[in-house]
Amino acid sequence: MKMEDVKQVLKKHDIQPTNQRVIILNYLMNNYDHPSCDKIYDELSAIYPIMNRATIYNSLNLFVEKGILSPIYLNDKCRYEIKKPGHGHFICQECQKITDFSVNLNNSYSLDGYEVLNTDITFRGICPLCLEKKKEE
Amino acid sequence: MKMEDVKQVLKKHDIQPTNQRVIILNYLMNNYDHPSCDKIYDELSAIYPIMNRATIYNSLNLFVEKGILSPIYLNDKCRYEIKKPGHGHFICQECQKITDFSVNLNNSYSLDGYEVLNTDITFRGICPLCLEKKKEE
DNA sequence: ACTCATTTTAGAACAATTATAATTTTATAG
DNA sequence: CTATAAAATTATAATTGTTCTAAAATGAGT
Repeated sequence: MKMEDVKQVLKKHDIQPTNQRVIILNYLMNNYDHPSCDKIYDELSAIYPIMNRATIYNSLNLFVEKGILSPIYLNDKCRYEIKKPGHGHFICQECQKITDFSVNLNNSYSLDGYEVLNTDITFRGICPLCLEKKKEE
Repeated sequence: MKMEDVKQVLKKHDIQPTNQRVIILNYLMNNYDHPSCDKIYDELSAIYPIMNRATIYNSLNLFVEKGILSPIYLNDKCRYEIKKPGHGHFICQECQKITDFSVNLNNSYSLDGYEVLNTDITFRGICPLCLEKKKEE
């Protein structure tokens, strides 16, 4: 995905495509790691010295509000991914790695009267790599 | 549930049933509100002056670790409930109220190699009360 | 180019949670 | 029933993720 395309995505969501926002969204569209604001800051500020923490927080909040990103709330810090339906997350308690897996909720779950805006299916446990490490000990 | 029963629950989970722990767990077993540490502190310290914030954090973390409680991670503070399977949460974006609803995940979700320790299904949106309020405006 | 609204920035402020070190409570052995 | 050691609680400081504030910079529309 080219920078010009990222701009189009921003415009389509009624967001002014400023330099910083394009850089941040571009990073997220090419990163499937569910990064935290911290990680985004570290990686981007190494490349673009003109990048402030507050700007990243502002942008991430805006993108979530406008429906481009989904936040993933953990015990410590929030992490982000491009919003797309049909998947859930496995979060490893040991290494904090987040893995996507496909899922479809066909049931309606009798939530009459509630306006459901997004759904979130999260499994927690230990990932294969960490299980292996534990065995070795 | 009597205090004596709460003690038994703690013992069954290999936790020393100290006064504070019994008081905290008793509170949670009679409260279906998914309270935050803050709320637990406010309510309990009004009744029992001998109640420290750190103690409540310590106890909640211990209870989660030992499998008595489930944490519910929100954007700001963590909230807690007695762990029991077969339900998900609806979280209202306006008033932050958490509502339980029953759910059963029968699929296995192809997570071979992962050790899944708990599952969490959360819907977010607007609850009926807040929808009503918004209409009035 | 000029004006006004919007963004970005640096830094302070804030709030939830954890760490520290001293004191108190609890469990255990004599 | 004491003496002793281990564990829990406490007050307080420290840490950390995030938001706020006010000033400077950028961008859009005339």
